[in-house]
Amino acid sequence: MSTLLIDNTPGQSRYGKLAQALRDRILLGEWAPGELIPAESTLAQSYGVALGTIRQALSLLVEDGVLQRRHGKGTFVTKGVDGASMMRFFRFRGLDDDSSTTPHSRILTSRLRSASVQEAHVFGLEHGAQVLQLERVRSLDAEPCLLETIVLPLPIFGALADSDTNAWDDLLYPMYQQRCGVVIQKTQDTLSFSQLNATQAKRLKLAASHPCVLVERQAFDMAGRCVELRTTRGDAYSFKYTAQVQ
Amino acid sequence: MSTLLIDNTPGQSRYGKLAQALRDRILLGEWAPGELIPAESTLAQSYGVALGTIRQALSLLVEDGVLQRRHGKGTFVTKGVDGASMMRFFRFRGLDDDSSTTPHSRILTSRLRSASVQEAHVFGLEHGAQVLQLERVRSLDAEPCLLETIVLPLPIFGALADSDTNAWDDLLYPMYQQRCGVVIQKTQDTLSFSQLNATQAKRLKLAASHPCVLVERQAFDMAGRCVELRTTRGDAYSFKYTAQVQ
DNA sequence: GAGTGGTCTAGACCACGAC
DNA sequence: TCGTGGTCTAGACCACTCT
Repeated sequence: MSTLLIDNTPGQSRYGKLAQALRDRILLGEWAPGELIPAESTLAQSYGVALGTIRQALSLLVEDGVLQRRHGKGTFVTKGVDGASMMRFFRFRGLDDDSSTTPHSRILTSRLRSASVQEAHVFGLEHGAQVLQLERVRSLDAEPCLLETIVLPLPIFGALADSDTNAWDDLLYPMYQQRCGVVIQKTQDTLSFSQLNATQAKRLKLAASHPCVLVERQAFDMAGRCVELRTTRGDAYSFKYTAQVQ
Repeated sequence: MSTLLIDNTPGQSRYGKLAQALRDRILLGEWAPGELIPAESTLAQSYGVALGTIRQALSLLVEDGVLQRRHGKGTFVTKGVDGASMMRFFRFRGLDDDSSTTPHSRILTSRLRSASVQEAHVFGLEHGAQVLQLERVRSLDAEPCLLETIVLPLPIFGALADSDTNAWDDLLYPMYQQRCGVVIQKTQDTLSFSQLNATQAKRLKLAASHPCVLVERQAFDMAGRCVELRTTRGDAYSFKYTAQVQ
């Protein structure tokens, strides 16, 4: 039982304020990712609102991906996206369609530097704040297939700056969660076309100026803050992506 | 007032069936695009359901983009059922972000031929059945930007085979609906990378072997049958597509 | 002021999942 | 069988738009 009451008519709808209140409680860690929150009827009673109102509030959070409903079981806090796999954009070398295979990761470089103006803006950092920049190559069957540059805001990912990159996992998002308490909740990928420069081509064992597909990703945590910028390059001839409408 | 009644519990929810019924009435042209449909209270009364139920039905259609609500004014049928514009995959020549601009279409060739094995299969046609193959170029500000090859199963699109291609509209899907009664309900686009051959390059005013993005589309009608195969080519350097996860 | 969609209530019953 | 979310009802009042 909480002390929260929802007054009725300042500027926002009641279910809007309820959604914000519940979002805050989730972000404060009252319920962990994957955990069950109280039943709708319980919430309605404890907030003193009708069932329909709390349902509208929960629907907002479900739309945002913060919550997931399961008929007959309850409402859960969303677990972070492990996947959002880059592999969904590519089909490498006549493999099985099993896109669930995770490419092996090798960190090439790791360094601290000052954030660019654009980075400071998207991360919401002060001018001149520090970021951690990583470069890594990802391989399938020992064949390099993706080249990635990853930029992380330092205050949040300080724990990673001091750790041994050789001990890092192939998947970063679960590692972010374990080591830094950061849950990646949404990603946005923008795809475009480019060509590899000499260094990039060498690392992917391709010719210089070879055509590539560029994936520019912004990853967001549960609070909706951008906490990772990632640029991925892969052979354009391996690019294959399917999009459905309706 | 219509004769439509919604029985209460076969296999689907009441609002689901209401949504389907309303969608059918829209697709049959009972209300034109941009037109106002009856008020929620009126619809609720004429279908004999509660207001909340009709609101759920309308919400489904709003999500689908079939309807648009405007507080204080009413509910409108969405204009410009262009549906799945190819332009969402490209950003041509530093234009305004207004991706709603429709490129002009010019039909280059139109001919009847026998369906390939693969085409017969996806269309569900007999071996050796006829298809209509079109080639067209699409332009923005008189600059060619997309080259398309379109294959249509003849029995359904017979009306188009005999008509003057110069009188065709820029948007095919509304025309399919008007002239052939075919409503495109779902599309699936597969993107990959390629290069233009000499003929294609000439039509797009680009150099031979210029890199291009290939969009292979299957379009499905309300019954879920594939009724169009379309291959679209556009300058790879104009390719830009954004995908979100959760 | 009249008509529209938006919010909210307090109930009822149904469908699903686990025990 | 019980607790969960999903559907549905019949009202009420509010906020927006037009005339």
